Amino acid sequence: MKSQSTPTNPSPNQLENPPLPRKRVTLSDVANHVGVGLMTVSRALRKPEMVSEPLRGKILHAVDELGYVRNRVASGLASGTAKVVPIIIPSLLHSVYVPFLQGVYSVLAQHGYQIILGTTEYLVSVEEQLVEAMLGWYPDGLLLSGVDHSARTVAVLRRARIPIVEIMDLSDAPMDINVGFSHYRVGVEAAEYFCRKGYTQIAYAGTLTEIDPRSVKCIAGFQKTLKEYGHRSDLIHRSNEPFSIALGGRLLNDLLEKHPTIEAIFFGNDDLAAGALFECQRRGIKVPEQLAIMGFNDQEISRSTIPAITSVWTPRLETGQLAAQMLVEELHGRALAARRVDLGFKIIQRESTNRVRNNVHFSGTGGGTARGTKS
Amino acid sequence: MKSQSTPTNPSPNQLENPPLPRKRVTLSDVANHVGVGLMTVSRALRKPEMVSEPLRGKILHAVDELGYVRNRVASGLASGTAKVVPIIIPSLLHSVYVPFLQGVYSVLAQHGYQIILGTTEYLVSVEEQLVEAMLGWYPDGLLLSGVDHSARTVAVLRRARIPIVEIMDLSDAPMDINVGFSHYRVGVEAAEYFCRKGYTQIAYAGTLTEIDPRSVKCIAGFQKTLKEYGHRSDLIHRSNEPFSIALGGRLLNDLLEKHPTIEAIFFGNDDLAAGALFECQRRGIKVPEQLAIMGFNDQEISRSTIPAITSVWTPRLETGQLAAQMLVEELHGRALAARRVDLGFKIIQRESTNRVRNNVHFSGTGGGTARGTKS
DNA sequence: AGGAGACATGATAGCGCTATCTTCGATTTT
DNA sequence: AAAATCGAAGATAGCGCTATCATGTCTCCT
Repeated sequence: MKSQSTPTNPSPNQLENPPLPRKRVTLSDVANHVGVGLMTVSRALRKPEMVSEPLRGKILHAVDELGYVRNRVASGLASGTAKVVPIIIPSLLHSVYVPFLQGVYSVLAQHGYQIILGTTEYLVSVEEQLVEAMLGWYPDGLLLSGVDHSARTVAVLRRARIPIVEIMDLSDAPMDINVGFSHYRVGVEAAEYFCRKGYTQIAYAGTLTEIDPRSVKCIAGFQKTLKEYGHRSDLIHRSNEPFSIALGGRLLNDLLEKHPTIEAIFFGNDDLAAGALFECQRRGIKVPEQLAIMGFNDQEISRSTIPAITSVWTPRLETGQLAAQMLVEELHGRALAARRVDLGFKIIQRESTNRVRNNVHFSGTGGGTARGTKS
Repeated sequence: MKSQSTPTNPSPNQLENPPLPRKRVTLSDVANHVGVGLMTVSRALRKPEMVSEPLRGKILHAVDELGYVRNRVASGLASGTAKVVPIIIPSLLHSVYVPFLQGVYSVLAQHGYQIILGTTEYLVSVEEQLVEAMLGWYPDGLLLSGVDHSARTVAVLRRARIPIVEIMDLSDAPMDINVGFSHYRVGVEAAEYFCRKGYTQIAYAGTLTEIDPRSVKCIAGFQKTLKEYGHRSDLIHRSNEPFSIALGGRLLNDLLEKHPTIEAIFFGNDDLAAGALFECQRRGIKVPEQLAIMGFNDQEISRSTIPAITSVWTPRLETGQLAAQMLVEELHGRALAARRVDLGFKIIQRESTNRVRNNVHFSGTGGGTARGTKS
């Protein structure tokens, strides 16, 4: 505090800070620029009708001019909700899960929610971590795949006191909201389908059957039904490689090698079924005359092969959309008609299971069983 | 302020709030519970080595007991970064873009970043909105698809002063970091491939060719090369429907109807190529003897059909991973060896373009040109 | 023994916004 | 014309955390 404003110093750099390290533009920057209080700016942006016309115009103009972007983090803190919804799916590598994501995204994005993505790679431990991490965003709701979670996950979610939506599979005792279809019933109806057609040597071939609870349930329904019909139910072939067309061919070969008398195979996914079909073509096995093939998920490939492959259509996109819609309703405080919705599935019959030669109708013409129970 | 604490009121409901609406557990709840300052708890969670062993133990225990979850929103506000990285892709409906997302997700998740997802549906206007909305998270970086953006998008991004990564296509003048491969070169090399094999009636069939700048560039390279070889370059067939196997068949039919002399077709995606192949089988057109077919993106289906389809392998997963890795490096302040990386592509020759009967080698055996320029 | 560090912990000031309450003037009512 | 009413704008207090500085030990060295 001694030498007062040393005038000996000749540097006139009072204006040497033109390249000022431009900071973030904040609400009050805009407010100052227009000459109003910052609340007015905040209102003009969120509830325009509460601000007089002329002011609003000036404010919006200033926002544009200064390039102001509302800080959603600060906004989230202040308002207690960041409008964030996590969605946790098993994997992005398997195309089957993407439509769920797409459905959820399309609806939530429209309502201004930000989705944050997590994949478990089928590991409950990862799911557990993800859930905890995502709860740190203090999300408005949370979407989970499947209905089988670790006790800790369930406990943590309950404590969060937010709407939880379990999608894909159905549970008898859902945590909260539940949308999807019963994988167990798929197994049952696939088996019934073959049984009714008179097949007796009926097999299942799939992947990740150990770690994916949905496969487990599907197989359970499949086996139970075969037993009820008095057929053998041990023709279950598993692999732990990821789904792929090529794998379908290998599964087929393995299965036929061990059990050459097999008449019909239900595959855990359409790509497997298609791979098996291609392999049949290579080996000269006639489909459906010598072997019937059914896929799962009704992906486009099953519609396009020659012969086209019978498959189980599943409401993937629809599940995602409805789940998101229900969540939005709930968040807006509107009562839900049902908290558990069975969107059903449908067996789409095509040539690959039509013993009697009949190479007609491509798209979902027939024989399917529709389900749509709501509870 | 008149009647002081009306003792006439007999209601003894001083304790009527036992079902207290449990609030969020905060840092200071934990701190109070342990009997320390809240900074100590904050440190114990983020920089454990700065807190003494015994205290740390007690704190972690209390965290667990109370079910404390760090509020990332508050944390983000206070620290100025929420560890968030948006990624904007064209669409989730088309499976081609998912591997990019998967690559990015896997790397960023590992580094504790939260990705937030946006899809443009090929509309620059949507991209513009998305970018602005996402900037509201004050992200650490931002990943964009393609290199063609509106002027406003570019301006807004520049002002954000964060690392931007453009993926998929390459630009001569990237905004910042750029990883991918040249779609123009794909067009060039696909055309060269056919020309060298002696084809002269060479067509292109694709989708979204108007609105997807990558298709546009690919076609440009394709046409230019055909012209250089002295062949006609007007056999370009477009559709605006989304990619699908079925569409491939229709494109094929349209093309053959107008130009029955076509010898070779380059399809904008593998599913189209597969659909065309299936249609050829239906119509009795022999592939490759009567018609050569090449796909794009080397998806699994092209490996599995009979004959297998020649396709252009593209580094989708790799691009996503590298882009994310480079972003992480940049964010950690480490210098990048290159800010623009060409990951190349590769023509995988299979039977669908082998005029001389030769049904051998499945996976990437031959003829391909590898590229890997880095700049 | 005395002071410089080194280390562990606490106190405090925001980050940028929204909820809420207050103020102020203009309009309406009788 | 005075009181009641209403709409528009401002002032203020946090939201839950982190950065930073201040404090208070406990060594370690000369």
